[in-house]
Amino acid sequence: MNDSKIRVRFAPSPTGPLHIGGVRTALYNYLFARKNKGKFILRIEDTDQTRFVPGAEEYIIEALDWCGIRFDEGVREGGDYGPYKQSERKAMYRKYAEQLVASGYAYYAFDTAEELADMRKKSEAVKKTFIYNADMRHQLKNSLTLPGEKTKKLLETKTPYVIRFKIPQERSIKINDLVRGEIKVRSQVLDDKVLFKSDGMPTYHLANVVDDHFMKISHVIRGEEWLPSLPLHVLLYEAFGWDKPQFAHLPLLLKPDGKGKLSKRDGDRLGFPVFPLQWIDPKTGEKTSGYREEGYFPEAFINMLALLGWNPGDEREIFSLDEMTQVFSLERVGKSGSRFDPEKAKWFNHQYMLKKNNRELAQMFMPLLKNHGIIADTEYVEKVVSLVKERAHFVHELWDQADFFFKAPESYDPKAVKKRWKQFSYDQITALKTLLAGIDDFSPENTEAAVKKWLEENGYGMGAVLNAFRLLIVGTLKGPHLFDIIALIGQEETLRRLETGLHELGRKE
RNA sequence: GGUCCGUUCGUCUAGCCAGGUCAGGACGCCAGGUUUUCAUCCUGGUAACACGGGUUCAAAUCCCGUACGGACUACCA
Repeated sequence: MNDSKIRVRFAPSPTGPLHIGGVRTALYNYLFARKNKGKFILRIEDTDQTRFVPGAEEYIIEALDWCGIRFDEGVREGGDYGPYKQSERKAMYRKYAEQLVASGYAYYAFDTAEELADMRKKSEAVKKTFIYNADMRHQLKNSLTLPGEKTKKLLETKTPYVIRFKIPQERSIKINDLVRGEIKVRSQVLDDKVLFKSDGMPTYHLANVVDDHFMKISHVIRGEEWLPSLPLHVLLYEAFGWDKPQFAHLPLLLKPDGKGKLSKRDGDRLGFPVFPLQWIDPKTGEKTSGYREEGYFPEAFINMLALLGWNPGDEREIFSLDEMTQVFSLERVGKSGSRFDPEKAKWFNHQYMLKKNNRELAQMFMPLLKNHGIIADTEYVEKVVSLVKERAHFVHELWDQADFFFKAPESYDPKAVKKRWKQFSYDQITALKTLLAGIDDFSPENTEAAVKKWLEENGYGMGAVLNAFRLLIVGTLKGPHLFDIIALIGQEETLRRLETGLHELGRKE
């Protein structure tokens, strides 16, 4: 196995549904792996037992499946570097935490959470920041301050403890980030982070570094919220004597209404989904909408998301996953956070609507027709879809655009009637009906030619007649080319609708 | 408060690293055209380099400062 191979991971914690920012992080990792012929790994970071949410892990996998983002290794796929769930790797974290203590890079701390919270509060009261660091650790209860005997005894008597990293004094840490360039931090502003919790589980920092090392991760591509802990991670790699991976911190997805990063809690508040799939909270039963259920095509969703923070450098905007893979690079990821634009998301979906073939759209449309009590054959639906898809953003909008292909109008739009049903309309449509009844070939070309010839011969206004005609066929003034419509619904149905319309609207005095 | 990161049209962004084109594109919006209608489509328009200083013949681009925004500051990830 070649160590220089590209291996990246997406490492969510199963504390709820994945939001679109998380999906984008997964997507960029996926694209980077594919582009560089590397491996993409899913690791579940479930070290916080208190925040575990049932169904979250399944949700994450299902969401990425829907997006077409595939893993090479992971909880489901397996692989040579498993297990891929941190709760199943528990033993090794303790081992490496102890190793750090033994080598002097970490220490046992016996302060309780309450004691520390209290000290923070007191510091705050005098406008000071409490930092568990080189300045403070000698005043606190830990294996650095306590005599060896005492520490030993506390450990033997099972006194709760954590293992903290001993941040070195006076070090300038320089790290190159693939997105943001060089980042400099002085070690004295860092605090002695907990690596290993009193419940026997590691914190994110330890688990992350240990796993990335043993899973041979070459590039850590994650959200910008991790940037502040990057120095700690770098120090950890050094303490272990391990080569560190390259880092890339992605800009955040921001709330469109102003402040802060997008979060799971935004739910439906924003007027657009923040989740790829619908989520039903297992505790409250509360339902939050998802892009899938809203009618977005996964290709459109992914495409839209990819362009939020990345661009190909040319003016293309519509990309399949494969096409994105060809041109993706971390260099072209932006530095600043982006706001999501619901309008543009709709536009993307519309673009994919137009790209989809009619058969596929018909298959998606049929179940909706069924909900309206309509069973139609595929071929007919395909023809309908081909005529109306350009005027819909979503499959579910198709019904509003195409209902008249499946049933005669039940009423006539009053506004349209007022505008287009004139004194002369009754006689004109009556005559038109006779004309249409006499046509054998009801193809659009043929009926159109015949009607236009008739209009010309009688000196009738095209707009006047055709709009009244449309009104009786459709029920309102909308829809595709009229002669395409009547060809599809057929001569018999056309004549029937004219008859009904003449009867309903009557002769206007 | 502290640390780190960021800032080009309303939004997503190109251009910045290797200073020198009326700052380009897309969404939206507006107007016009096409169409029997609606939509599509086509044409045009709208609108931005956060601010101040410095370097330079020349700065959106390099440097410094300010402002604003964001992330982090848990035995959460």
